Amino acid sequence: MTDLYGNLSRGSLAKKSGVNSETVRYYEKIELMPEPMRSEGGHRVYNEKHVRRLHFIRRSRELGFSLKEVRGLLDLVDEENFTCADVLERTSIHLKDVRKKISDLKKMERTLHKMMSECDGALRPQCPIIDALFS
Amino acid sequence: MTDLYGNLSRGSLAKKSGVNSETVRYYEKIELMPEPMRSEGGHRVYNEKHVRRLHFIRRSRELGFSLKEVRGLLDLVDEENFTCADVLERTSIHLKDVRKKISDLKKMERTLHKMMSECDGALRPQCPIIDALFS
DNA sequence: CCTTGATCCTGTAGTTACTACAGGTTCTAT
DNA sequence: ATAGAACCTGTAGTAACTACAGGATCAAGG
Repeated sequence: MTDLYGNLSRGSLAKKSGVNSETVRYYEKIELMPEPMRSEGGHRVYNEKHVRRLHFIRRSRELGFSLKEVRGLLDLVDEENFTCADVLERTSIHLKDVRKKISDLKKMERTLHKMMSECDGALRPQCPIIDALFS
Repeated sequence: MTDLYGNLSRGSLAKKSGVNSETVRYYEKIELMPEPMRSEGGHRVYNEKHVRRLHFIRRSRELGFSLKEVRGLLDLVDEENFTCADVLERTSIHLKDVRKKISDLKKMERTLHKMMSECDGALRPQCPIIDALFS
């Protein structure tokens, strides 16, 4: 549904923003997305503002921000009294988080790789990987 | 509780294996850990076998294996008819997974870093990071 | 105008891997 | 004997969705 005024159904909004349509409903429930207008029959009717906001959420999620963080960012934007410094700080905290995750995963990677290199993949029930996990 | 036969209470087992004591109960519920003996009063009584198994689980979790994967590995071990090749394959699948996560996070890291470098952290409500998230 | 199939509505349950109670019992040490 | 730590059970909460069931509405074709 996309009429000449640019009104969108939930499905259309979802598709346009690259988000699952059930997720749209979920974001409304947790008050991340505002309640939209309704059609006579009770169907949600969205507009370009919703598209913009939902897109923002998707992009933020793709960059690893939690919904709580996204909410924080959106609050800043909504209140219109934010500064670049605010945003920079939040982003920098998140980046630190991402880097921590990378380093944790790299540690796992190294260990797994090492364990694998000690295993010859033979067909007997004695495996250095299992041994390593037990010790 | 650690008597002269090496019997352990849930708390002692937890401490010895580096796992939260509630988690021990959880693992039992999902049948990752076997039901232990009970004392007269109904308290769980563990032994060295439990310590070994729980330790295996913890190590596997630290290496990023899901509980489902851990269950798979433990099944192999329990059945005693596994081969090194089995284990190697599972580990290699998991390693691939870990590497995918790393590369996803690195992508996030680059984007976040780039966005931040375009933001001067000024004290005005106009931020290239926010702009980037909206576009 | 009528029908049909797609989409929508609501509320709820399931997913992962735990963690944290509440309200009561047992254990251990003094 | 008693105090307080640790245990018992079952249940609810966390994050971020996703997937129904059972019914209503919408849009398009005839």
